[in-house]
Amino acid sequence: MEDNKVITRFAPSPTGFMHVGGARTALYAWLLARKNNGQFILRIEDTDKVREVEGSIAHIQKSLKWLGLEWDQGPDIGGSYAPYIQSERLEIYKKYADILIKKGMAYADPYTEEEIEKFRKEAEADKKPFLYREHRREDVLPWDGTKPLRFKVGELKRTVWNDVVWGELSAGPEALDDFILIKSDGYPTYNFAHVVDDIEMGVTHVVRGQEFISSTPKFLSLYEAFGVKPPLFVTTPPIMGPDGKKKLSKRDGAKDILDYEKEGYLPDAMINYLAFLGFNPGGEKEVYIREELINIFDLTKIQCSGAQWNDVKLDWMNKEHIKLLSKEEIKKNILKWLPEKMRNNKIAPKLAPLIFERINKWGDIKDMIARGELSFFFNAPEYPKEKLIFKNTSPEKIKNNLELAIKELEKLDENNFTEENIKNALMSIADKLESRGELLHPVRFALSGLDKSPDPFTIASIIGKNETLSRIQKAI
RNA sequence: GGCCCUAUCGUCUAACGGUUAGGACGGAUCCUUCUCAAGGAUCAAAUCGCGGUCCGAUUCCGCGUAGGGUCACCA
Repeated sequence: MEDNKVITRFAPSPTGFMHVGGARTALYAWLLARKNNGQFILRIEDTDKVREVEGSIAHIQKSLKWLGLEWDQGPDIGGSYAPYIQSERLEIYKKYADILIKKGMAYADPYTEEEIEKFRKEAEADKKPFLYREHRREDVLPWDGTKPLRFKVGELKRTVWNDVVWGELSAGPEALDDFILIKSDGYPTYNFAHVVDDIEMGVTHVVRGQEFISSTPKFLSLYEAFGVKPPLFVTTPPIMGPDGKKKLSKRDGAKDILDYEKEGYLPDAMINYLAFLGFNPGGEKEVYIREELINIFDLTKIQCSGAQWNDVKLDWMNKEHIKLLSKEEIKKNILKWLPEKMRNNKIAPKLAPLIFERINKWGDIKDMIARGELSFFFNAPEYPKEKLIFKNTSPEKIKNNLELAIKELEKLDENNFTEENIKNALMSIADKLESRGELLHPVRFALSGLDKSPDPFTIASIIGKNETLSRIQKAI
């Protein structure tokens, strides 16, 4: 039973922040593990010390935690295959390298980088693909660690394998070469290290992007050399930039996943959106909570072709997930995102339902404030008095209507100053007029001072009886 | 350029070889409304092209075309 356990991993290199492409790969690996009650491993592939960016590991972990993709084994929490940082596993790679050397399947590279560059140029001039294996020498020296260690590829053949997502894939013998296992600085290459680790950690499903398809024959030749059955390959399609032309990259505006947290997206919405970029369970439901996502996840329903990133749909998805929250949770979040000054005002809690229907993500609250859509709730607005006029109604009539409004509203008790009661009171006047706007427009403008704003009943109920009457009085 | 792969509304996608090619986002129109937002209703919008197999092709095959990926002591 234990042997059948699903083990997946997310294995980023610590070269900067994590963007949506990496996040989706991690998500699929995580979903697969959770669905099968398996293990999800976080492994750090830091074998390129030049490209490494300080702080990346912490940043990646923070990103995964925000998304709620908790790992079962990893650098911070350990596990039965610790350590989970490749630079701390150098002896293990050495051990595997020795196995290949003993089998005569690995050898020290006798050439200098300049010589290899020359071979490459010659091949290019001949319009032939450059293959290192065509330059093998008989007189190789034993590997002393100062030269790169190369794999000596065995039988040259067409490689055919099966990918869970793409089906049967194949590549000709030109995909096989004597690639480097261990670099001259002592660190293993990705090609070597990840295969060793996946073998050591018992990884059953390798989930990764399609940029690795073309080097899969190399990986398979390594599994064969070690006499190990390869894992299942689950290759994900690329996420394209908003222009649909290129794979989403940092240059094309791929953001740090944590930027979405700063903008006030819900992690569950992000996960839902990400899961559906290149995956669809069939059926017409699109909004899924985390648990449902785990249940419906199905590797065979992952797409092969790239999907374009769409901020607008992400915003919609986020709103759908906000709607799933309780009223109390929504209120709590909105208050949290309001600037301190507004938050501490006693009308702030009453503003929540109104803000809720006007935002897709919490960060939109800041935009609302910047556009001046909330300030009139806190301070009486200033506006040119002509703005009170509705179409070509005379100023006298407007004034008269406002006076009628005051009279009606004064009848309402402060405790009964609700949206519904205000609406009834004002509508009883408005309905007798030629047009309701003759009353509703000036009242609304008196309260908000804006061409576009919520209706007067809502505003009045929020700012309260005294403030409402005072603003209408001022208008008169 | 070599090798590998992909192709359904603008976008994300659904459709045992048989459907009026479905849904969602976005858009348009209408309703609700003094305005905005929200909500409700309706509409427009796609099988890349050419051949082939088949009674029948979005689906299978071939060739084009377009797009993507990859050809490192990077992952």
